[in-house]
Amino acid sequence: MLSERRLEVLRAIVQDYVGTEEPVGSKALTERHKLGVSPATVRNDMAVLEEEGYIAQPHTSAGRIPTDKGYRLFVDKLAGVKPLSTPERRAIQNFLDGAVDLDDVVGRTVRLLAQLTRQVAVVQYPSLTRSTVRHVELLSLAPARLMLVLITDTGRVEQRMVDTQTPFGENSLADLRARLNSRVVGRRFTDVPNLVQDLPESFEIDDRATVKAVLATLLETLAEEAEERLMIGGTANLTRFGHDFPLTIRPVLEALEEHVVLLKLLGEAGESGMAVRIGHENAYEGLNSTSVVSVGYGSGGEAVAKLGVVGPTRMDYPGTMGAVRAVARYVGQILAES
Amino acid sequence: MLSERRLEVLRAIVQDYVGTEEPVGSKALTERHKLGVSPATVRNDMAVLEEEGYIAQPHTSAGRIPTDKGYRLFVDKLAGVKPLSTPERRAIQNFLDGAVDLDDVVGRTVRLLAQLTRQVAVVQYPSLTRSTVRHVELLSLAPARLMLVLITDTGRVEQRMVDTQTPFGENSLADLRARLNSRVVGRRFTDVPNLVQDLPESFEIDDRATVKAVLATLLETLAEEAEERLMIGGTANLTRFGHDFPLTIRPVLEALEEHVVLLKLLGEAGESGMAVRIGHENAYEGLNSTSVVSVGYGSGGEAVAKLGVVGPTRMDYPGTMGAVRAVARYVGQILAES
DNA sequence: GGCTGGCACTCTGACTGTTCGAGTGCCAGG
DNA sequence: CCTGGCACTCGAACAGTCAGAGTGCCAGCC
Repeated sequence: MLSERRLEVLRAIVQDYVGTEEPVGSKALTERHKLGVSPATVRNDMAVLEEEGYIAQPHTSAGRIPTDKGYRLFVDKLAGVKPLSTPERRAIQNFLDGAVDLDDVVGRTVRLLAQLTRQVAVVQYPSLTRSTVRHVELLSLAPARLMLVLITDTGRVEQRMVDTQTPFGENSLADLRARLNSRVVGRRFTDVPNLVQDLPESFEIDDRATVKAVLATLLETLAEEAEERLMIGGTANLTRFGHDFPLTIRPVLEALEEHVVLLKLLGEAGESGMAVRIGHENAYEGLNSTSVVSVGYGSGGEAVAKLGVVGPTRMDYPGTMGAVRAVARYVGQILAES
Repeated sequence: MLSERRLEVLRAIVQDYVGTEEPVGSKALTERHKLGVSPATVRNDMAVLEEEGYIAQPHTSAGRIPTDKGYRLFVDKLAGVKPLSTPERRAIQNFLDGAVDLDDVVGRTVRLLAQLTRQVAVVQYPSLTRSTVRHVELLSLAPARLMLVLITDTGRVEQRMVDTQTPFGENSLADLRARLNSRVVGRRFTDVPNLVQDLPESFEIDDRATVKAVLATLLETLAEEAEERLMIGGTANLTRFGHDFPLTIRPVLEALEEHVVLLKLLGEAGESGMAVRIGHENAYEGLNSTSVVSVGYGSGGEAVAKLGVVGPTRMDYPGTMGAVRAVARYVGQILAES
């Protein structure tokens, strides 16, 4: 176990490096932080920290920079979550309150998060699989063509065409609409398949094929939408990433376009609380020099989706975590209200 | 007017510079192109071209590079549109054919365009203002809460909540739904306001407030959606932009997040045919070192939206224009089919 | 008149050598 | 166990040099 002072030295190194972007030396450390010891002592401590793998030298006779392991220790033991200031909170609330629909909520959230953290923000749309059904609507667009519209409790709307073999009367349609809704409204998506299984049997023989087609489309929509959607913002902040630009930034941009990768990444962030993945802890190679801070958000006590930011490993963890947490809370509130 | 040969020299300069990304000198030109004259002659021609403002030297004793004006001449007079190869066409069609809904069409299009041109692709969602109404649906979610769903002929769906003062019976709802649809289905969005103006009067006094609220929301949806949506892809291609990276790329990333700016940019591209905006021709400052190639696409003969790519002024114009045009055509087809 | 080869000139980029300063590791003494 | 001192190392910055590419111009040639 590292002594108290050595942890303090590590904390100071992380803070200074995050601030200056430059390797930090023993002398500068003692000047900027009241460690109460001389540079020489700090040097000894640094030697130990380096041996343990918490910090590293880019080259001999340069200052030290934290390693991924160092950041990890910093995040776990040394840093708290920095709460936002009251004006900041108020600004968040005002900004989010103006949203008119779900797209707008997500859009505003992503911009807000990007601006607040000055990093790349990623917001997952509230997931269909965990949501409940608010309403299912069936419309007859043409004699043998129906439109199925699915509305979720988070305000999301999905629609699909259903082409039928035979025409389907308005009465049958109203009947199906009513029965379908009575079974699934308020239920979770995952429960829907079981709930509608026996529905075709209660219809006239002639209509069964159509009913089955509608149900199939409904279930298909659920399945397809299990691949969830994302919104991304603040990519311009990537330019503040580092000096060795093109090499660092390219894989990150690529990763950001691979929504599947990002979703997996967000998904890994455990169910409860905030997750911080530092550098090589990210399974996806392109993000090995970035950190991802993510957290779930939701309308009730339960998380329906995740959001987070992607930034350089050299980031202000307490501030970022504070912003991410605060935004997630407010978005949850907004969703609950609507 | 420039002589035939000087135009040829300009063409050669553009082609070489696009290929190599390096200023091109007189000697290299004569070696790579069969101009039939000596480097000295080419030098004289280059001096003229420079005087006229078509090419420039980054610094004395370097080769020449085309100016925006030079590219403009190249695009207008010297370059054709390079058609895609048959396999490429087939690939486009196959890729787009797999799309399941409008989001998917747009998503696939943007990826396709980015991949084909190796640049940043921008695709506008089919516009509501030019579309027609396929259906308007009204659902009662709670006693004093309705949901309005608008479905367009391009497959787009928008929904809004309508909170009403007084409860609204199922009969009245069905009545309103029927009358509303009979008036607006198949009509253009811009015509809707006039078509529904007198609708409230034909309802019971008690229901008029609600009807008005519904109509207001409907019109509001149209107005709001006049600010249209975009999808963007291929931002990783920005890394191939140039050497002086951070400076060039930052404003471009910022511009790409400003959807309003992009929409305006696409909008400027005249109604008919393909538009190419080169460097400073772009009104938006951040894109002064990029070119935008855009074209309208649509299901019928009429364009319902635009798509295009953003790339360095030093781009392969014939190839890019070919790809953009081809993709626009196929997307139009797909939309017409669905 | 227009094209060409030759020539002198200029400028950049790469390379080298040097210096300066920051930072380290180690050691002896408190 | 901490501290001051010291020798050492290494990289960043700077200046100087050099080669190469490219130009502009001029006189001669077709």
